[in-house]
Amino acid sequence: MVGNGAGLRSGQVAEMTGVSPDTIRHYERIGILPHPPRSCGGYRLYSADVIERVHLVRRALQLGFTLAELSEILRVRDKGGIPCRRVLHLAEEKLRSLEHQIAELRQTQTYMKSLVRQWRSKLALTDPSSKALLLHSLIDDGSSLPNTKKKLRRRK
Amino acid sequence: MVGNGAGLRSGQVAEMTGVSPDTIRHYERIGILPHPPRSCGGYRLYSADVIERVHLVRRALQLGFTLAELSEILRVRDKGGIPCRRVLHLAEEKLRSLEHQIAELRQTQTYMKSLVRQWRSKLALTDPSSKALLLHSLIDDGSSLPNTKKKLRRRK
DNA sequence: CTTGACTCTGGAATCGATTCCAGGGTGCAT
DNA sequence: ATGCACCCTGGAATCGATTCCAGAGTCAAG
Ligand SMILES: [Zn+2]
Ligand SMILES: [Zn+2]
Ligand SMILES: [Zn+2]
Ligand SMILES: [Zn+2]
Repeated sequence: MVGNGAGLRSGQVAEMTGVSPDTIRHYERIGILPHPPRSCGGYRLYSADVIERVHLVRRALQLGFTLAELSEILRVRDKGGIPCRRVLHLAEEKLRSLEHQIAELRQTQTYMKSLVRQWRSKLALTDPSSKALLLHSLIDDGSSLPNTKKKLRRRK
Repeated sequence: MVGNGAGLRSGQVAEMTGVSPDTIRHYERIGILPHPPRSCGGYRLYSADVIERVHLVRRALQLGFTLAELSEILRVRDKGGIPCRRVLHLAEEKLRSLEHQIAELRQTQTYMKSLVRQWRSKLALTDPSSKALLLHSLIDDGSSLPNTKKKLRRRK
């Protein structure tokens, strides 16, 4: 058993939030979780509300927020500031890039679908010992694939 | 002017394919481009067909193929092998994960849209000096966001 | 010849979130 | 007092594709 009166240790927070203890410590390092008080032995003793903060962070990450952005936002908030407009602005940006990304993926999906269909039938008709040149059919067929340069990434 | 009779130098290939010379050299390092003959001064001298190979690689990357996969496939092909079935298999996998990824993104998009709408109106009604607690509304609203663990990444 | 544009090498850096590591404490229960 | 599970530290590694770097060499034009 564990003396719960004092607070939650990192491992417990990790367990309760579905995150590794390493990640909890990492979040503290980069200023997303506050430095909690320590037990006499040096263990972190978190108060229960850190659970909600971790949940919030995970949510925001899924939405495309960055740890750096969250760190900045939460720091403002913790100092009594009002990051709401910033949050909304960021969310609008995330939404736009999300829509852009989806459009690109759907374009790729369409292309890929037709390619797979074409390859399947070509392969069915081809002597298994001869080259079907599948990959070759992606050369210069001129059709539409997104030429993305930007990184649009979400989640780990 | 440049003596074109002998072959293409890395920079020319780069220019013609929209890729940096560094990338060209990189592709050679990992076995995606063959080691080309060299000029007396040590410059790579590519034959024109390397252009098509680079185009092919870029195409395949956009589709979600990996440099490692392409390296393997192309090595087989260059040795006279027939990687077509492998290519098709990989393509089918890419397509599946593409569809999965799109589904997730659309879920996130739906959630994000409603969130932004909700935040906009809440912020419009809120005294600009008071906290709208936008981020807080992502805590425990129980609704649907994809819990992705896997990495589904495409392109640089 | 000198300048300037290009090329060579291979190893390191970049992006972001997470994980891993080794060497060393803590704390509770047999 | 011995074991065992947990926790501490901070720096490095991971994923993949690309880029960057310094120090050196090539080559054509002026
Ligand atoms: Zn919660
Ligand atoms: Zn083939
Ligand atoms: Zn081409
Ligand atoms: Zn707020």
